[in-house]
Amino acid sequence: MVRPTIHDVARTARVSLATVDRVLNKRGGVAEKSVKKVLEAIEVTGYVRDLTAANLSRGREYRFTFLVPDSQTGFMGLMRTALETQRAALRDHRVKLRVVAVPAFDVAAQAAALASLSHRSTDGVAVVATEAPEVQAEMARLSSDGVPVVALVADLPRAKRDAYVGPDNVVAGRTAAAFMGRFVGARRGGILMIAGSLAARDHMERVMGFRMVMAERFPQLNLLPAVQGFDTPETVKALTLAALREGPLAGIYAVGAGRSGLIDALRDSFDRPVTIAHDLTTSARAALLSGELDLVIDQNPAAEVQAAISLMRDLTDQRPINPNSGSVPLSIFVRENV
Amino acid sequence: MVRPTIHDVARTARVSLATVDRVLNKRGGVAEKSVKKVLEAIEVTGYVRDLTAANLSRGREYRFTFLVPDSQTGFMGLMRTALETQRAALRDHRVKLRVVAVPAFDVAAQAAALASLSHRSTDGVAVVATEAPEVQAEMARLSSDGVPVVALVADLPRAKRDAYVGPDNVVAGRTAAAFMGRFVGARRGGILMIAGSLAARDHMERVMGFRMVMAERFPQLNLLPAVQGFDTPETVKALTLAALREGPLAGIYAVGAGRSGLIDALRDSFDRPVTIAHDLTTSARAALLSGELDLVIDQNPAAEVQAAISLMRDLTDQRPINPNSGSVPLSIFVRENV
DNA sequence: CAAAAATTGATTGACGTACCTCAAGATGTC
DNA sequence: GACATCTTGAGGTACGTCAATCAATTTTTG
Repeated sequence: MVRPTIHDVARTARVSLATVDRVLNKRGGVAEKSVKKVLEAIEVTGYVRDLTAANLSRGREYRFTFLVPDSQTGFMGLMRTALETQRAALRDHRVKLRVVAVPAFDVAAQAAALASLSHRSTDGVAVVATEAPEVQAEMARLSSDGVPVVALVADLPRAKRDAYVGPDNVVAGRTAAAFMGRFVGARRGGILMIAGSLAARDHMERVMGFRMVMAERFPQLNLLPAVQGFDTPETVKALTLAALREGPLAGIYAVGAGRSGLIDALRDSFDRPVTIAHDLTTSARAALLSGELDLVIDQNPAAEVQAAISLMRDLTDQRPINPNSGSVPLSIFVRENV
Repeated sequence: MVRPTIHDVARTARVSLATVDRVLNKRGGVAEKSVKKVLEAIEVTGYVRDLTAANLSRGREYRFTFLVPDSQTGFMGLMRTALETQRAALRDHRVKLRVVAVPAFDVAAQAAALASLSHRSTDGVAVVATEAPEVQAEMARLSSDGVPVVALVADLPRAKRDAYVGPDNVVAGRTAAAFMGRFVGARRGGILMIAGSLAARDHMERVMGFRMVMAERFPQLNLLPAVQGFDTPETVKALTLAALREGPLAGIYAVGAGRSGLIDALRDSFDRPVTIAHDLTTSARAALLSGELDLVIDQNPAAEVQAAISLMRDLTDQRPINPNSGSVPLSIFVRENV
């Protein structure tokens, strides 16, 4: 039993090859009953389109654009590495990647970068976007222009993007809290949350999730109000030191970046609080091994990139997409499994 | 700049298409200097073989056989589900999967199943194998017969298989210990390890890793000798109850299967020990949610299946393989992130 | 019923590689 | 120089789909 081809379909449907082709590729101009005959024939023969042949014949190329913040280090560095790795693998699959670095936290630059894109220059856009209205307006324009727009890492309101690829940040916060409660145990002192910015949706969601589980399962712990470190080491350090002056800390949840400031601040404290952070960067890995971090919650950037590409492909080909295919699982790392 | 083809290579090398083909597909009968010219031309043109076209032309089919224990439930159930899921996706990639169920723990049946395979009936074999000599002999025969043999889930001595796909079980044990120590905290009581069989390499490695970290980082905890539950609920239950009679338990590390017996045994204990288990089966998921399990270490069966297939493909095509491409990362689940 | 419109068939040429054959040229051996 | 052996060229067919054309047929419309 060999694989059936369009010829087999045509023969069993008693129509010509051309008609089968018209049905398969929705070229229109086919009578209802013929469509039906073809579909039935596909059913009985068990025909599946041979993707290798189809792609070869089409010679189609997908041009996808990734807009990511330009920071070389930290999480975005990992993401850029993942993109470069994918680039090689994707040559075989007729996908061309363009990675555009935009200054982090620069709304105007982000909007400008998006504005320069159109359906003529790209077949899909994945962007680590902020909630700024000018950025979202550009995303909406692209989307209505027929260019699929995927929100990466941080979600946006449903109306502004075609899909989201990234972790469920509420779950991430909840998970952090579960481990925090367990690790802190009977220790005394406050629990400090340092977010990057509470205007960033991903950080806010993490804080929310963290708060929920803390209230549900560890009400005896003293959860301090969340502070904003703006992902900069100096601010994070200052905030940590300030909190330590207020009283002893049992735990710290570093929701965003700027981790080196945190580690600096804790260097001299003789009874280090339980510290949980996000994203397994090189420095996070080192901090885990040296004991400066207790646990890291990672969103696999490589998996995110892959999911984004696969989703953009489905969207450009108008294939139905699985609503939660963009959700990437969280990985949890401690010293022993980095 | 379009993608260069073999024609371009032939033209820049000033040889015929046939010669390029001979070089590319190692058909032999080409003078040294011609080979050199072709390789140089490949270099300067930046030629990469178009896999879609190549596969289409070859019409090659990969027939891979998976030998897995026949238990419908638990981890092997997950693996069989993953295999079925892959089967559909693989139709597009000219890969045909054959899944053979062999009675668990039945050495003779396993050896017989392997014996029935040859290079004529399959292009690669992935097997969840035991260390029994008759099984390993069959694996060695297949391998020397030119059929790649991949050890799945549990590793084997290097000489007996072509690759290993599965978790690093020593790391798994170490990770379990790290969380166990943290979760137990100041609690008093023994730490019980229940393995399936200490003759199973994967279980033994986990126990080893667990012991190491316990000794290094939590020497104050009372680690009891590992017992063997043979993956059967009744035995596991009996062992747990016996341990409880000996004295209070602070933690239990369920290295293997038979978890339902464990949960049975603990149902009435009023101060439940910290319980860590392996593999996120349906029942493990439920137990996490209900609080009967504290943590689950999962080896993503779907990822394992994919890795195994990709490796077998590389092996059959004689491509060089990355020695640690078969190592699948561990996933850690608690109630909050299942 | 005739004209217009819709539908269908037949055919052809890509896409890039694999694989095969046959003849011709180059090189080496005695 | 005759012969065998090695190496190369030229050319064709196949893989399964896509895309397009043009003519032939059927159906619809007034």
